[in-house]
Amino acid sequence: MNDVHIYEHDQDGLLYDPRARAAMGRFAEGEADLPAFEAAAALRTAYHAVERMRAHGSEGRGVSAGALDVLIRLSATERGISIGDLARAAGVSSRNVTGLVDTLERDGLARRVPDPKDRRSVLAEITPAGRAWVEAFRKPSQLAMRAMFRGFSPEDVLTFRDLCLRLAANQQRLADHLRQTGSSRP
Amino acid sequence: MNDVHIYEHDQDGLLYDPRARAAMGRFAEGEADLPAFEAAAALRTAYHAVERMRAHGSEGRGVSAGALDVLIRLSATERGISIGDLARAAGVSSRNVTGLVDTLERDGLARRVPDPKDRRSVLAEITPAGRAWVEAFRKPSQLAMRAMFRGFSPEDVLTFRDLCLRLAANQQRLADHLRQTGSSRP
DNA sequence: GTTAATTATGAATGACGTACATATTTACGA
DNA sequence: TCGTAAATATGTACGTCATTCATAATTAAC
Repeated sequence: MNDVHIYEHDQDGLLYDPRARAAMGRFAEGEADLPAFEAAAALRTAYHAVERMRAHGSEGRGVSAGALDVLIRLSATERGISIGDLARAAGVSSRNVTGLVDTLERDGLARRVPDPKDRRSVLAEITPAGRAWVEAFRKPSQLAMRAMFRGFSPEDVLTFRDLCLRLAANQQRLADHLRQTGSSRP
Repeated sequence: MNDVHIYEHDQDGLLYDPRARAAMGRFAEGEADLPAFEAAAALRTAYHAVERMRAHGSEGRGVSAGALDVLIRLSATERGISIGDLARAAGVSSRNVTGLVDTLERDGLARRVPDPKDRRSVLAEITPAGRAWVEAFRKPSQLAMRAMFRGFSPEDVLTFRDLCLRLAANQQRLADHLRQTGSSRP
């Protein structure tokens, strides 16, 4: 991969991406909106960074990002979780979760069991092999996390989480609003 | 889509995702590492939120996230940008950019011109139709950005950008280090 | 007890991103 | 200067993520 990001420090000492600023500068047009565009671009960059990290960490272990997300949720419970609940928790379509559980099942890390309470529903359940996988993944994952957040104060980490979720909540609100006014789908 | 995120407020007043915390809690094992895992999960959520937003904004316009990124960079310059430079600026593989430029070219929003200085290189250049597209996209995009960052103070936006880029820089450093020590590829 | 909503999944689609191989061209060093 | 190494874009192949639409099975509602 050819990836040579060079960031610089603002007069405030805050990091920014000169190339992104140059690209967005003309587009944002008003100086007032430029920081938001820069922040959105930075979010995209950061996401790819952790994805690359995660891909490296689970390299050769054959579990991808989405599947890992499901597996960790499964590892937190004794009884299984239904496909629909997993989808709602992760914020993706249930069809997507079906596929992720497929791959986990193919790898022997999870299994499907019928829901005794609802015969339409299927519970995904972690297997002993899945628990072993999670256990083996835990330590390197912790180390990777610490490396990723090196230089972050505890408050920085909490602030980062808060800002991310506020973004997500805004989008959520907006999508609900658009759905009600029926701007996109009547 | 079935997506009902419910976040709650910490005792500090900061947002967190109870489901993510429950899932990560057992995995992180040490209380010290839990916030980092929560932050990483929140980043993933936020990324999906803006992607969904972007998808809605450019709905029916036939330009996807990656292609939009390239197009905006092209719109910021008079002369073209080489595939390799675009790849380095966006932090993705050059092969990927080749595909993105393919779709932009197919839609008539960009074109390829030979680089007069280097006959191996190909410059991607925005077309008048591409400029018109960007122009039409500008206004709704600004509105969407403002909606996404509603409730953010100017400092919040800058802080968010800084934290994202610090994450990316850490990953960059880490990847370089791993490449040198040859842990993954000798 | 018939109709409507929910649940998971099959089928099809598309975007994203990677690795590997290759042809062309440039750069460099003996 | 000649020959080897590096860079550039792209063809081929692959895998993942995520979506929509349709469908069968089951539950809920009236």
